[in-house]
Amino acid sequence: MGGDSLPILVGPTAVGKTAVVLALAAHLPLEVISADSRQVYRRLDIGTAKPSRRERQRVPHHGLDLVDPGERYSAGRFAREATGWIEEVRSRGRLPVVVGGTGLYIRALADGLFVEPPLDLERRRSLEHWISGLSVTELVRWAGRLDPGFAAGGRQRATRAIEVALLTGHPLTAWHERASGEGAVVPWYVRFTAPRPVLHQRIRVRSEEMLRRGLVQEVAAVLSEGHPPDAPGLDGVGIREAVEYLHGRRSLETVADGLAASTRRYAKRQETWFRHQLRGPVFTLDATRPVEELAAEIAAAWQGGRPLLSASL
RNA sequence: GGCCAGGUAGCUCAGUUGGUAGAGCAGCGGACUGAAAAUCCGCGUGUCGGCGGUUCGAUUCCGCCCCUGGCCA
Repeated sequence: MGGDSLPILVGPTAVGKTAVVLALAAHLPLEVISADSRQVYRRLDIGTAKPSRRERQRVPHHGLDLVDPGERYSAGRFAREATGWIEEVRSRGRLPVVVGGTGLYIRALADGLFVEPPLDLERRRSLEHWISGLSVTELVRWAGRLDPGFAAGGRQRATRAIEVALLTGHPLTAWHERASGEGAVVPWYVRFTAPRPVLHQRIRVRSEEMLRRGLVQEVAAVLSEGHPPDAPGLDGVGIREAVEYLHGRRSLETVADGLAASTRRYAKRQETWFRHQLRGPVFTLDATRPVEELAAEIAAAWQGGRPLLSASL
């Protein structure tokens, strides 16, 4: 079972995960398993900060460009597919390294989700239609009635609680209690963090760069394929702002600031998740240190039996 | 130089008929089981531009000064 262990590199957006992984590839024969809920969308490359073609040539990546912007991906699907990629990489004698910022996807892989029974598509559709006509207040009240354990959340989480309760016959929290809590892999977490001002600075620089490289044009191209503005792939940090601009609801001058601001808020949520939600040994590293140094330290720790330098921070 | 309008939270502003003040945004903390870059919850002390005066008490009224913008010279 210990042989199932693998490194999982996490940290907020723009903290510098990609650079460290590329450096780490000089020490270990690795392939990246991307745990990123937005980089799965094809043709949204700038807006999701995908690694470049060149970077992907140097280090093979799995988990990118899986679906069209109109399709919905999911944490469960990620866990299943990632398990496959991991086995495949191992079968070639190489080391899979999970890298990403989507906490739920990592949890799905490392801790497992409850096993959801197949849901009737027809019933799901009609329920979704019914739900779309209700206010958030009504949804939350309904979710609380169907699932006494339903604690917090707005439209999205209330909707999920209602769907599960109605379509499976059991409340979501009951499923959670019954779940095995076993994931497909044994995680060895490497968590990158950086002082907030540094992170904010990196986000500012990267936001401007994304616009310079044509974020707005990229989003316009995807919209021109006929996707609605609320298509799954378009519901992301920065992309939203571009959509707003393209629909005349925002001026071009405010796109850069809006993009940076929502990225900051996102990075903050990620920091909170990784600070509290990881279950397993966590090796915390200050991402402001030199990339080579970080890579060497991670490689040494991995090869030396992964001392559990579980830090505070 | 004169007149007018302003100077209140990091930003934009509200307000106090005199009892030391609060919204939005930003920021910070937290939650998180198949839409998660989502979806939610919580957090507001700041010489109320400065110095004097009136007053039991001034951010509020009065005077002077400083700064910003506009108009007139």
